[in-house]
Amino acid sequence: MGKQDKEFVKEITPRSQDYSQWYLDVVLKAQMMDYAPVKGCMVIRPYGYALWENMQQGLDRRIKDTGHQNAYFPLFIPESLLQKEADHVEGFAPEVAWVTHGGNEKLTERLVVRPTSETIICEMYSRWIQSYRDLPVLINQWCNVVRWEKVTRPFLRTTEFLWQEGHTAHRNEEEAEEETRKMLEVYRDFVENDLAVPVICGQKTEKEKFAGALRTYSIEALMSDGKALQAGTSHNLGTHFAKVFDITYLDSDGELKYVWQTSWGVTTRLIGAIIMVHGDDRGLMLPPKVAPIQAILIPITPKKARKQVLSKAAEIFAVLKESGLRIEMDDREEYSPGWKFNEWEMKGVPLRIELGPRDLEAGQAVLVRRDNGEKETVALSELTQYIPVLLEKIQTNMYQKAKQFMEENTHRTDDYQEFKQIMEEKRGFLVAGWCGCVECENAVKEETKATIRNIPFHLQQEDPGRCIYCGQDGKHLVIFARAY
RNA sequence: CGGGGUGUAGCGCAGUUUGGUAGCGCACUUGGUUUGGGACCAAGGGGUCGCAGGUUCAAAUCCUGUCACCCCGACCA
Repeated sequence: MGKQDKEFVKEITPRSQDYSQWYLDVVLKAQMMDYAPVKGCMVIRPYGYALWENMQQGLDRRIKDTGHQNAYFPLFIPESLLQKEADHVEGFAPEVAWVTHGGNEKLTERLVVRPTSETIICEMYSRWIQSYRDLPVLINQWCNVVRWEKVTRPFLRTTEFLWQEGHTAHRNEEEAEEETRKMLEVYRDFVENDLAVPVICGQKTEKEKFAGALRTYSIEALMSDGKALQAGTSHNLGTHFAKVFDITYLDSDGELKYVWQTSWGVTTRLIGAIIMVHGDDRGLMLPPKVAPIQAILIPITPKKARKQVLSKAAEIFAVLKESGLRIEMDDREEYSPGWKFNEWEMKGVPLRIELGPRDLEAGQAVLVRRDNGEKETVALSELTQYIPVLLEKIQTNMYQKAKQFMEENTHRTDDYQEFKQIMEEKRGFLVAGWCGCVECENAVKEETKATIRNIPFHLQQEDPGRCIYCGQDGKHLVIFARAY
């Protein structure tokens, strides 16, 4: 490892040299995406999309396990609907795409391409909900949304992106709050266990919360360059939308009441998180649970042994595939083994299986881990049992490494000078006291570019000390970071 | 949306200062030899120089405009 690595992946800019360029090299060279002819839009290529599909699967299962159903609402939203909720429209107006014509005819009412679906879903909920017996409504949709962003980056911020948005309606505040927190926990479980990305759960400040929400909670992850990435959000919408859209129900006490609502979402941005948390100078490193290819089988085929090796490799490949492993075999003859090793490492495949003449004689295969480069030989007869265990180890190790990185790059301070210095030099998460006023929040952002990522749940019981900026009594311990 | 940068073959670049037949490396195609960490030889194919105007006998090169992408800031998932 070390020097040698860099020679092997000459197409990828080292992270230390230019992190942004490294990220772009990786997503392009690993064929996760390509730029599309529309500004700010990208094509998610098959390899990237396969990753997204695996992610969808893991999350969709969790969403359904918690009682939600999938549905699909329209892409277009009438202007009048979007404008019903004042905060909401104010939040999204600058970044919506407008549809003004149908064919050659000008529309009597402009349509927006959904930036999120609260309004159109509320419109429907107001028709569907009459009685407390209709509650809760627990619906999720997987779809695309469009936000006309000024600056875009592949996966992290694109004009159009894919996501899931859950929208629920409840009888009262308690149920809505429980739902909001429950789904945040679903996200945490999914992101930490399937994506091996550790996160901090907490509440967003007033300034950072969703446009139109009562409260917003988030999971925040730390990228390997020390910048934070909001990985998922869950909103308690209160009764704001219900009042505007007239979503009422007759309760068991005979009173007409407004429903309490929630919404929650994660996006293809999570792919960016995977890349920036796990990737290294060799390229991608994908967690086994969601990797499109979990293991790549590479037969080593010198001429005299080609036939024997290939036939054995095909046999092993079939058995492993049958066992449920997402495995591919690279038996292309026009590339050398070394070339293939580098190629598949760049694409982040968690496990490489080498099978050559020497292995054949010994009745074994060589397994090489992407996460730590360790090599071991395993008897062919043991592969089916052993590989799933090894993949699990890789998954765990990737999470542990990321967790350790996050902990090592989380600093606590009550000294603003030190705060500024850390933010300038090391970045990472900074835990500090905050008085709760937006002036201090803004001032810190102005002076250090760091924002309050969230007010972490796990620090709620601790003494917040003094506000990092004004020195008054602290109200909360919060996490500051520069963010994507 | 402000400041800076880059657009020449699929990718990375040279050529632009000083206008004169569009080049190099990798990749690609064919044939052959190779194969345990990016193999080698030989012969090939591929570009209206981002786009649109203009100046000129002549434009990748000079002028104007425009678009896209990248970096640094203000807004967001």
